Amino acid sequence: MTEYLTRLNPEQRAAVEAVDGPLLVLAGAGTGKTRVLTTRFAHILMTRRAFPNQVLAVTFTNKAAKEMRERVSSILGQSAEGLWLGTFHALCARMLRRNAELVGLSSNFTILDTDDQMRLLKQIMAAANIDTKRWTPQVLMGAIQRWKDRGLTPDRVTDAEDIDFANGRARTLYAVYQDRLKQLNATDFGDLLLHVTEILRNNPDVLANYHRMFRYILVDEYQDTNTVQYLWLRLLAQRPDPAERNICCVGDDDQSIYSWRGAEIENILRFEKDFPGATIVRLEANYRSTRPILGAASHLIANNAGRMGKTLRPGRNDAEGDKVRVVSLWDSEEEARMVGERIEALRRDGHRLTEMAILVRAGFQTRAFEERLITLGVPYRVVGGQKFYERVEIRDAMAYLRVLNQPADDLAFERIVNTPKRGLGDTGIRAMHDLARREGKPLVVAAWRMIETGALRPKPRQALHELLEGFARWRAALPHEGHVVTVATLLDESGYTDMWKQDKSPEAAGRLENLKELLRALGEFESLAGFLEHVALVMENDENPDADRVGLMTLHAAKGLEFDTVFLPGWEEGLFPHQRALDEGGDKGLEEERRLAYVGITRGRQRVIISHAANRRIYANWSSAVPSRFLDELPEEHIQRDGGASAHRNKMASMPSAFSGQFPLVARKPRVAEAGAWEVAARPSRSATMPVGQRVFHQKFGYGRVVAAEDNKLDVEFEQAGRKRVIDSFLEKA
DNA sequence: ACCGGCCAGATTTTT
DNA sequence: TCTGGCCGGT
Repeated sequence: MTEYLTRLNPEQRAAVEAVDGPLLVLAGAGTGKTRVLTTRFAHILMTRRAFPNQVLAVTFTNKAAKEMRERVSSILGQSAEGLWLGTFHALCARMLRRNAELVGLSSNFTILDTDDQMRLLKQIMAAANIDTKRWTPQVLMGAIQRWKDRGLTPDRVTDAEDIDFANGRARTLYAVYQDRLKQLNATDFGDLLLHVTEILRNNPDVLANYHRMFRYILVDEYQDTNTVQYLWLRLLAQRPDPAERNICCVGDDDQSIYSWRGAEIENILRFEKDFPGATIVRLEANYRSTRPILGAASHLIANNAGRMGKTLRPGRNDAEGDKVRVVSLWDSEEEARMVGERIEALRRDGHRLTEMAILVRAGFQTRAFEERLITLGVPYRVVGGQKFYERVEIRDAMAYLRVLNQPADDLAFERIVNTPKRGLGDTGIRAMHDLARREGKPLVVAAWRMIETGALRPKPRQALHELLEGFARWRAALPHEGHVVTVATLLDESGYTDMWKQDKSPEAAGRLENLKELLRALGEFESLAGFLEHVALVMENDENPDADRVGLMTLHAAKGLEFDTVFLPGWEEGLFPHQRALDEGGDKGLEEERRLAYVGITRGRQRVIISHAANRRIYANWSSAVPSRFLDELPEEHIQRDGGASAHRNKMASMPSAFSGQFPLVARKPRVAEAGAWEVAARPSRSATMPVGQRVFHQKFGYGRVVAAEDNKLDVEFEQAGRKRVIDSFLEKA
């Protein structure tokens, strides 16, 4: 029965078996954190300490939640449905739906996306006559988010926490924003946590109920919790009997990389004070990486102050391996070439592409690698980037669904009222707004009123009337026709699909495809409301993860993942550590960048290849770059430094001393130098192998036809992606 | 209501 | 260099 325990090492086992009382598990990278968490969950159930619904298990990502769910159910040998297992946001949404009325919402409230939040805030600022040039909505949005991250409702924001905005009106605007959300029966992301925390604070009976319910609490990635999340956890964990405060937090202070999103590394550093008598278990045996990789990572992170302290040691007998390579290159193009070559070489040796990843500091860096991989014909996958549910057509369709689900959803209604065009412009919508505000009614009600009173010209009036009647009809059809059929009808009858059918742009076909995909996804849910909730909280759709592709992503996106081979390009001052992190965060910022570097290195199992380029194009012009200080913080014994491809040795020799391989002589400048003196040889122009009219294929843009050619640059009209200018070598004849 | 031109801004973004 | 947001003209 306790067979699952024998698969653990002593420290892991200690973490699993210390079930009673508060426990902090400091889990270094690759030390079996997830295994401990899931085994502990299962252990609690197997030893009958609690029923499945009496355990609260919290993660940050949907992915982590899914993984935990799968692993728990595999240990238990049964499905893990109905558990309180999920992301902070998903769990809070669930709690809030149970008690929405306590914060003035009804349980079918809408969760707004950032787009909606922004529009709402702009409206509020416009109504308050604020000069949005001088005081941007982005800044206010940021402040509101930070306040919410810290558990501050408008009345709790003190002078010290106020920002300089619109002559001290930020707090008032925040209050107005919250009122509007309430009127709209909507919340933003931050509200999910904020409202629930507020409910738990103000309603002892509700809190007591949860105290009775949740006998055990498990928290993943504790180092990333922000203040509201911390407050929420603490409220739930502080059960009346101190002996029953069974909260287990797992985390790694060295992997805290989200302070800019409100994460408080203090939460983990302070755990023992918050929960007196807490046990602390350190997981330090790393089963993932080779000795040199661990040595490099440990040596680097040792430069940070204020750590909980923890040393990774190889947990495998076969931990010997290649040294971590540091490659110096001439420019970012050569860097991309080097990475491409190594990927090809590994591939020839039988390594799978899914076991390789290129981890960059900033999104724009992916482009150079994408282009290179396309020329080489190496399949890749960009993790992150634009998400399915962020596309216009999906957002529009979702807005229709939201209105169907909740007529009072003004933001959604406003989005679709003139999409497709119904002849309602700014003026019409403003009139509708004014009327709605005067009467304190939702926009839909105002819209009906305007039709009745004849305040509109005949054309918009008729179109609007049709739309509103449509909604009444679709809503009536919903119960007996089912949500999938009803939504399909809605998209047709509202004219939305027609709008794209008549659109001659090359993207239109793809958009219609996406709408079909949306319907398919909708079919997987039992109800419209369930689907809307899912989309609001999840926002992802993973396409065939089986395909063998190189991963291309930011360091942030790579957290929690691991690969045999990891490329870490762009280790240059100003880029990594990023200049802005240094400017805004000072030493704290630098330390977080260093943790990011630590996260990057520890993603690798067998091979880590770090690189930096002496020249990098930033926007328009080339500028020279100083190697990152992190390169100097790597231990020589585990590092092998080398130049780029041999073909470039000559160039290397003529480089300034900043680039002589060890670069100790150059004083480091705080900023990337603006020099840009070196000309880079132009790519040799090819003969016109792709004549105008040639049908071509591009890995990223798909099929298209060449419409113009100039040297090796071709203008191609792509069927899906539209007209693009591309280099001929990125194309294949089709 | 819609289109084209001009200007600022261009890290990271689990939900 | 490329993009998105805003303004002014049709």
